[in-house]
Amino acid sequence: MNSPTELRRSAVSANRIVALAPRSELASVEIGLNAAIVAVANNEPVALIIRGESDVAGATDGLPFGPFSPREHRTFEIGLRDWVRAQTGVELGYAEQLYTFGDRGRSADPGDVGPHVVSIGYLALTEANSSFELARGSWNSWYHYFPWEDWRKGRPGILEAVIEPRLRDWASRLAMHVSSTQPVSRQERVRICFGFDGASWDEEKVLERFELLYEAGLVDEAARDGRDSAKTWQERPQLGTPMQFDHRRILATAIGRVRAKIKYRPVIFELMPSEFTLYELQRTVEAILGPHLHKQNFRRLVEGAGLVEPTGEVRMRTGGRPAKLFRFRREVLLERPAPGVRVKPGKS
Amino acid sequence: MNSPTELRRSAVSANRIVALAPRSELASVEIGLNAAIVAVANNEPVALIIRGESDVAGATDGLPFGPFSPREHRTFEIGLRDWVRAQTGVELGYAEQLYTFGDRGRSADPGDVGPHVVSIGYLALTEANSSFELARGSWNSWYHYFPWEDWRKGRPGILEAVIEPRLRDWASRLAMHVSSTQPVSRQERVRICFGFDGASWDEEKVLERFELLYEAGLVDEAARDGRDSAKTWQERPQLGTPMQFDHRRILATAIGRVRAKIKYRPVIFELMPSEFTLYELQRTVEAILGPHLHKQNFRRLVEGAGLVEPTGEVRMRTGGRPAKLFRFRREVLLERPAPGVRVKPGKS
DNA sequence: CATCATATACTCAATCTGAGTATATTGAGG
DNA sequence: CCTCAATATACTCAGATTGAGTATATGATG
Repeated sequence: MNSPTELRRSAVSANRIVALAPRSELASVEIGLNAAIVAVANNEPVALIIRGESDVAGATDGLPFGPFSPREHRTFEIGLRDWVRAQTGVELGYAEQLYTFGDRGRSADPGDVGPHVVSIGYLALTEANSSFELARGSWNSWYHYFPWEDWRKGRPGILEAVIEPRLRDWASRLAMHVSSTQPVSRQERVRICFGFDGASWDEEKVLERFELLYEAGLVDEAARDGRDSAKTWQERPQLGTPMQFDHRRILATAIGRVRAKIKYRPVIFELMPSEFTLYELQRTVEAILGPHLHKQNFRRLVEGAGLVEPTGEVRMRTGGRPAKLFRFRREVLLERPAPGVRVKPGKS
Repeated sequence: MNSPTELRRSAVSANRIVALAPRSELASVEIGLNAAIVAVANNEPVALIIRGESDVAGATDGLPFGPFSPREHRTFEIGLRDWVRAQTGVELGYAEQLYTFGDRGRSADPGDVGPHVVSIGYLALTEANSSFELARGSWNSWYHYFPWEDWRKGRPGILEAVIEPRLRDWASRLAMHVSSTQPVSRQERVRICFGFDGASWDEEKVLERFELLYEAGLVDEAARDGRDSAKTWQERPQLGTPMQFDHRRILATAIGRVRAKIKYRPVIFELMPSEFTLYELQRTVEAILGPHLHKQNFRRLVEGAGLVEPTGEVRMRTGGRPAKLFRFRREVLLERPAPGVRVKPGKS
């Protein structure tokens, strides 16, 4: 595909159609698939990152990207699995569609002549160890891109030190701005998203938080995209590593989705080896969700829900009493309508 | 993806990456938007349906459809609101992206040479009475298309009379078929999806049920698309009214999404007038979800969660004691991370 | 063998939930 | 005006679930 010639051709053809068509006719666009491929390695949640050329703002990291060609693949998912395998060597297990991103840039520019690329984001989960020899790309911790999401060692310092003062500043600049499309004030949005002033931290609001930082001009992507809010900062702290295009937004969507999903679907086991101890399971859940869980209750919950069954074996050398090994109990899918790890944060 | 420059870069860089992948064609496709516009009128959940020319199989009903032109609209949602207003006169309130449907074969034409159309499904909610003079289209009960989903008068007879025997027949034809992509037998899938043999009915599995009926060749769309399974039936009962293209699948997705969503987001109020009694609220929830709810507990739940507040007025002529009027309490959005109508089925 | 570290088991109060019964207010019919 | 039917609203209570402990089991270490 895609010799440069062909690409030009397709761009030209897109243009032609657009030029001939009256307003409001179907315009041809190109479809790309982006995959947020997630695993947990050594209790660290990671995503498969491709390092490309640095963009205008110096961002080099991106998500795997591939084209979708309806001639070649019957469905998006088949296409996705195909080029992910070809590009990186990773065989995807679970995959689900996340969201289709099609904004014509956040800086609407009428002079835009290139072909429009719509990208369909996918979330894929895979077991870490099975795919460590990558043909291309590397596994990077996702907290690298979202340091404020990592609550495993308590509330991240960056929240208090950087994010809170900046966002409060930004919010106060337009304190009373309440429009009909945005019925909540900036202050309230900031409070809810980031759990300031005693509001609770909702680990699922990953995208909302990222978009708020973007709006406030606090992430590098905002400056790159020429958002006005980004210009108002004298010196802007780097909040997480930026990514190319809107890939960080896609990754944020993916993280939010996994965090929500493990609570009502047993997708956590896609990230685990076939046999594991309950504590390993807990650590994996914690890697995804952030906060610590109450160990005894976690065990009660997981066993009580019939999500796992003991294999009969034990794991020695745990540093203490040996731990029973468990496996995912598939039958749970046939028993409960929404089996998942319904965890509540706790201590220890 | 932002300035035109960057956008061009995006295509080029995509091309570079893809050059490493196996050959395929980056074909241009066209993007359409489909909207499942949902309201509740007289305790009946309805969707806005456009009646078009009858297709190969005689289906005339379809969802509103409009093209997406990146030149004209900055985002999908802006485009959607625009042409929905133009086509039908309806002003959309809440709208969210559902899913992007791109399977080849959507067009139901095997020798398909035209441009491939990818359609992005949207769910929109609106208050019924505000939009009853439609420029085009009509409000049809969604149970018209999915009669087996309507549990408001108990278990729908069609399940026992038609669906259960047919699906059991279909499942037994390939009883032991368990592939790696489909780790559950047909029998088990049928049992879980439709709640046979004492399995519970999960009202959210609307799409799964529809797809199972499609696979089994029991809905008209399957015959139209030339599925083999559809040919095995001597006479095929009509299970619900068919729709054009894959619109019934999109509608099924929408119904499943609303049913799930009202449990953790207060979207139910998008369907209500600004003032209502608690019983009216309950009837609306029941219209969406199906089963009856326990009245006293529903009240306790909704009030206890702070979702509503009394206006101080009452509604007379309820047929009994006057009912207090309530309104949605917006502040709940600022208080709870996931405010919704967390209903449990019950009696009375 | 004592001690540490971890795994696993059990306990208990507070809360939530399902399912009632009881009471309040209207309109309709005599 | 009184009674009754119909609906709205209030209160009760037992059982399940949850949050947060304490207690015990068992291998590793020196």
